[in-house]
Amino acid sequence: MEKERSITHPDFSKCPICSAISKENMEELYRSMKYKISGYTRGEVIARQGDICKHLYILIKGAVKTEMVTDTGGLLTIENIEAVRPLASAFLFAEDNRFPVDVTATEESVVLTIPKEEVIKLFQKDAGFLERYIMYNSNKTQFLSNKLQVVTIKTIKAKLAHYLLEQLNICHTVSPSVNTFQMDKNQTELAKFFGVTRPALARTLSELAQDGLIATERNKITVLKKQALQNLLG
Amino acid sequence: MEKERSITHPDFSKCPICSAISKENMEELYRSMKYKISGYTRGEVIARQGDICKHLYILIKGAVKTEMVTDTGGLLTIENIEAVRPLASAFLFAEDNRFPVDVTATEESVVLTIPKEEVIKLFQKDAGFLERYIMYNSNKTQFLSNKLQVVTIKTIKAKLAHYLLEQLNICHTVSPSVNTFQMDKNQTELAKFFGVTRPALARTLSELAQDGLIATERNKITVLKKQALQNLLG
DNA sequence: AAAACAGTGTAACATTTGTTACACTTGTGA
DNA sequence: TCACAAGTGTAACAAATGTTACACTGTTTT
Repeated sequence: MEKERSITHPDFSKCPICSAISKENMEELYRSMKYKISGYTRGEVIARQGDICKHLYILIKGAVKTEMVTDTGGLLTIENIEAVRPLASAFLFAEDNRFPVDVTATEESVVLTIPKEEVIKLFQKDAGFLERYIMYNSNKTQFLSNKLQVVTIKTIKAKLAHYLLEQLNICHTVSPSVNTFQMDKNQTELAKFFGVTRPALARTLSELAQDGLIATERNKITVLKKQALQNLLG
Repeated sequence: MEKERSITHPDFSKCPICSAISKENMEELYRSMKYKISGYTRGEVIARQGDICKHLYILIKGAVKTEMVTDTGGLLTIENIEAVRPLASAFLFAEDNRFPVDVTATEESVVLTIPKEEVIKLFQKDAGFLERYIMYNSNKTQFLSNKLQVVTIKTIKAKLAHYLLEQLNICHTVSPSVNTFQMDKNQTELAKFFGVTRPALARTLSELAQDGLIATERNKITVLKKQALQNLLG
């Protein structure tokens, strides 16, 4: 009984775009809107690369992965998404509204689908939902722009300098005089984030330390010459 | 007189998001909405990095560049934008709604600004405008995702393979049996597009030719072993 | 305490790419 | 026709990064 109820009326409070929908509109949605709720088992395919995207997909339970099939049949995992999140918010309204990826459930999952026309109706009824929807896509654009910039940085040294200065800024917002901070990733993770190998990253770190720009102690870092780090960027 | 008129009633038909606004709503806009039209001379700054973005900016005449100021004072050009295009469509509604770049006029330019509240009102009045706005951002997200994927490709050989297969696909939509096509960029441009040096690109091209995967003749290319090219991707 | 394990520091060597330089072709304008 | 510029092909060398391997530390498991 409890499970039944949680599926018909899922918890949207954690969803970045649905949490804004007013109570009345939510009731209205369940009463009069065309929508569908589907369950998927682990490994089941939710959407295929190339499929036309005519619905807004909202993952309300479980987790999925998105993969791209290369021409040779090789698989490339793009993203892992956990509930509660929209699955195709940027494709529904794009000119080329086809899925660029396969979407596969990695756990027992539940997906709510709403037809495009109904989403547009909901936009007109609920300004909060509309604003959140636009905000979500805008945030994504910003995130991608930023990521693209970071990826574009050529050398490991410059990537590291960029990252360290960013971390330093964050820790300065707490206390501007402290130049020592804990890294939020370990070396292995950071190397993967940069798209480089772990030994190469460790080497670059020790080079920076040798040159006296920073001091390292496990994954605690002290910035000694901020100016010199900044010079590495340009 | 003609110029005066063209400034008060600019031509929005080329604007990807404004072209959808209905005639009535456009009249309404000019009658009752708060909006501002500003002219800028070459070199003048339209918006500064860090400025809060409270308006929708639409470049209705001229051209601008967007640049990022690094901490050291170095400049990094991000994008060149020509009229008619929105300038900050993704920042207006993002959580962090500050300009990440300086926007500077590169020609005599004219910019229309509409306050955020008025844009929301217009969304509610004009579903076509709303849809175009969302579509524009969605397209941008797709473009960036794609770009990110391409940039993430590591070796020049794989980049080239990806590019050549893409070009081959385009030319196959015209005539599926032809495997020869003209490159849409010269080597120097392509090298810049990949973010590599020209000699490195030329070397890779001649390696592919030596291995018999392609045949080159000036900037005309014949794909000989499509399968082998595809193997270079994964 | 011993063993297993994850994270780290480091080194030798291979591969890829950048740097620089120069020769060759082609088209263009003086 | 000649000089010049732009695009291209190529080579030698330098720099950056990947690959692989191993030792060391601290933590967790047994």
